[in-house]
Amino acid sequence: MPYTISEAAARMHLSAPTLRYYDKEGLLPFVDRSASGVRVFKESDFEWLRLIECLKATGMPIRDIKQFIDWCLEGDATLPQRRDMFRERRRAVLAQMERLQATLDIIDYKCWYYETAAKAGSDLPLQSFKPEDLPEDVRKIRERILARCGC
Amino acid sequence: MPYTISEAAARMHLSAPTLRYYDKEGLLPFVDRSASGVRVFKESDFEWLRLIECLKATGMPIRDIKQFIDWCLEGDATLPQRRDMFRERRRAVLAQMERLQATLDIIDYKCWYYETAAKAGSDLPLQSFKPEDLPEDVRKIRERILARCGC
DNA sequence: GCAAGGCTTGAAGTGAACTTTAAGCCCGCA
DNA sequence: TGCGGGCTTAAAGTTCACTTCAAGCCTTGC
Repeated sequence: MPYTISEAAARMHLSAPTLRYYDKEGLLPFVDRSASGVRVFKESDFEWLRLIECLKATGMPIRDIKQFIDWCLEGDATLPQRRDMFRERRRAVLAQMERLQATLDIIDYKCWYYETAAKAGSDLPLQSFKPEDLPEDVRKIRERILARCGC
Repeated sequence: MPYTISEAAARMHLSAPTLRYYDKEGLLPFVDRSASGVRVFKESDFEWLRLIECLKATGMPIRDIKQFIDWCLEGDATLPQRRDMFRERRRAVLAQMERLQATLDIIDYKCWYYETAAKAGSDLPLQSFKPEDLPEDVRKIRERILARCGC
């Protein structure tokens, strides 16, 4: 049940110094210490670590994650702040997903472009390609790309 | 048709120093200069800038984007490398999308959790919640979360 | 003709998130 | 009893992607 910092780090695919850094930044106030000052990670600490990992994945800076942890320690009075924070995180993630979809369309188009060009040994023929000559699926991608940038 | 560096930056929602930085890093070898050494951006340069923006959005570091630009300058011989690069970028974007979907599930769950807790003024009742008591949609999210971490 | 404003460069500074180093403590084992 | 290994800390170093600064060059308007 109890884990040393190295074991906890391995389980979270992090380094021990990273966990120490998070602790120093105030992200891990819930981690217990042994009599001699050694960090002892318990099962429930991994819930917190997974949540921190999740918030980091939304692009949240350490400073703001600390704010959230602090709110958790303050108790029920900060429930509205925490609710608002997650609503805001939700918006941020949805925005990132849209951005990533737009990026994927361009990458997909380029994949087709370079697959075709590499097969032909040159991309000159592609320069004079007309939209009508594109394969159906590539044309669709191209249309989405053009629709987005408003050209 | 021609743009100064500040105009080009404004159009790309970047700063002029950022464009100079990109140029210094070798990302903009295609940008022309006036007789007195002033950068002059033409329409086709924005295609390049949009592509650089796209590659950055995939999480690609500047160094690797420069590699791609260099390949472009080298001509047809590097078409396979460029094709492979975009295939690899595609994999990276799909992985990011999956990661973001997993993150969104956790955030959605937390949104429900804190909306419920904030309404109740406390999150204690939620601690003893049974999965059966969850609303249908929240239960679905919860199941996806659990399925992912393999618990 | 000259001052203002925008361009140029190289170099130094910034902030975020670690990572590495150095010095020291504690525990288990031969 | 002493040695090795893993823990502790504070502090310094690293990387990335800019950003800011300083000094100077063009061009344009009064």
